[in-house]
This record gives sequence, C-alpha cells and structure tokens, in this order.
Amino acid sequence: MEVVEYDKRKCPTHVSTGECTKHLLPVKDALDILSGKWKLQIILSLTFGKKRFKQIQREIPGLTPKMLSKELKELEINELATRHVYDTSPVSVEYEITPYGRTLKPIIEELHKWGSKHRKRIITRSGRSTL
Amino acid sequence: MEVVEYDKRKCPTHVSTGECTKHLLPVKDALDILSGKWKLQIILSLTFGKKRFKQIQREIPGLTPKMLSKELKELEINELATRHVYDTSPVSVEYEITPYGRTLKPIIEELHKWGSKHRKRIITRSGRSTL
DNA sequence: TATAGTGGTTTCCTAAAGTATACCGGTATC
DNA sequence: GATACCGGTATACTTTAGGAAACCACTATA
Repeated sequence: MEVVEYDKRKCPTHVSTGECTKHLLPVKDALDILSGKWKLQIILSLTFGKKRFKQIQREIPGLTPKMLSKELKELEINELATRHVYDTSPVSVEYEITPYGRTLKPIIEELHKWGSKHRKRIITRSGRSTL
Repeated sequence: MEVVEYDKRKCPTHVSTGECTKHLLPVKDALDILSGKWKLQIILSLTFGKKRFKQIQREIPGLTPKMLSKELKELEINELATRHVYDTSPVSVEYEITPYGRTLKPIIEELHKWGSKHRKRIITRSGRSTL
C-alpha cells in the first residue's frame, strides 16, 4: 500500500487517469469496509453493545458462522472491533465496537441520506409500490 | 421495493433486527451504486465532462467494453448519467453525468475523508511502506 | 450417558462479478 | 480493396462472494 499524495486539481479530463485512480484508493478502502452482505448489519449490531458470537448470529437471521467469523476477523484487522476472551469455563468471547469503529457513523449517515432520497426517486418514477 | 418507515429509536439491542434491516436498505442502495470495480472510476471520469464510449474506455485502463456497457446502462437506469446519440455518420454517442449524479459528491467526499485517515492508520500501525 | 450450548473450522457447492476474445454493421482513410 | 475507428454485442472462461452442512473440543445440565 503506497502512501499516495494526490492533488484534486490534477484530475480534470486531460490528465492521466493514474492520478485519479490514486485519488480513488481511499474511497475504495472505505467502500470495502462497508460493502458485502453482512458487514453493515454486524457493525450496527455491535453499535448497540458488546455481543457474543452466537448472540450476533441469532440477531442476524441467515448469517452463517463461517461468514460471521470471517467478517469479525476483518473488523478486528481494521481496528473497528475488538475480541475479548474471558477465562471462564468454557471460555466466553465478546466482541465490542471500538471508538474508531464509531467514527464510521457520519459516513453511514451520509449513505443513508442519499440512499433514502434515491429510493423515493426511483420508486416514484417507476410507479412501483413493491420490488 | 417497499417504502419503509423506520424509527432510529427502535434499533437498540433488544429490538427485532427486522426494523434495523429496514433502516439499512437505503444505505445498501447507495452502496450498490458505488461499489464494484469500475463504477467510481466511470462516474469520476464523467464528472470532468461529456465523454464518448471509446474515450471512457481509453481513459480507464483494463476496462472492457462489456463492463463499460453494463455500467453505463446502470448509470442511466439510476438517472446518474444520460446517453446522447448524435445523428452524424457514423453515429456518435456521448455520455454525460446528470445534476443528480453530481449529488453523489458529498457521499464520495465523506468516503474519501474516512478512507484517507484509515489508510494512514493501518499503514502506520503495520509499518509497511508498500502493500 | 445423552443432549445442548459455546466458539468456531472445514469441505463442498452455487451464483454473481469480472475477464478475454472475437465479432458485428457502419464509415472513413490509405 | 485493406485497414482502422466507432459503439457496442456474444460467447466462453475464471475468480470471488457467499451458502449448506458437517464437524471439532469443551462444558454444563438432565
């Protein structure tokens, strides 16, 4: 991962897209964190408090242990959630969102704002009441 | 596509995730528009002016006509871009971003802001200079 | 001793996303 | 007449995301 310096002014039409592509790297990073079928739901679930593995699974219908395991690992790698193992018997594990994880809030809100308007726009135009 | 009324206060832990899932639908809509390998690059390219099909393809290395065609159709469906056919010979076609398409700007900027910080954070922590 | 819950992993499979390559009719150029 | 540009489409392929089911060691409970 190269630390890329970019300049918005370098992005107009005539300029090599190389610069623009670099400009997009951080956007893609953010998108990667949020996209996929389960990430948002898991983050949201943790937003409302510490949770145990099976607890999260029960809260999110359809979520298999394989996917949950994978997503939680990614959240840990990105420092968005932490994993606490308690020395009980049998061991119990809790997942908690980090303060850093909570900094995703504005971004999710922005997506929600735009998405809501877009929903209305497309629904209205197509005249459908269901999809 | 059901028009869903939701209430943020209904989302805490103890509440059925059904409500929360509905709350996430618009977020997913927005995410769908931006995710994928090419969408952002195409939108960005159009941001800097009208473009012809081959022109976009040349600007974005690796983009095949099939993918470009598909993505442009989706942009049209979502009213984010328009397709103009000119009666020249041979016909020329231009794609243009709509004013509505430009309303994506704040969302992309928010993603960029968060993504930039995240990049620095993860790079710094891991001590890598390249990925 | 059987059953259920915990926190996962493993294997196999399907569906969707994306790639590669060739091709089409039209026109203009060499 | 051959070649090249335009705006794509068609077909076949690979890669990735995600799903289904079984399984593991451990413990508590009946």
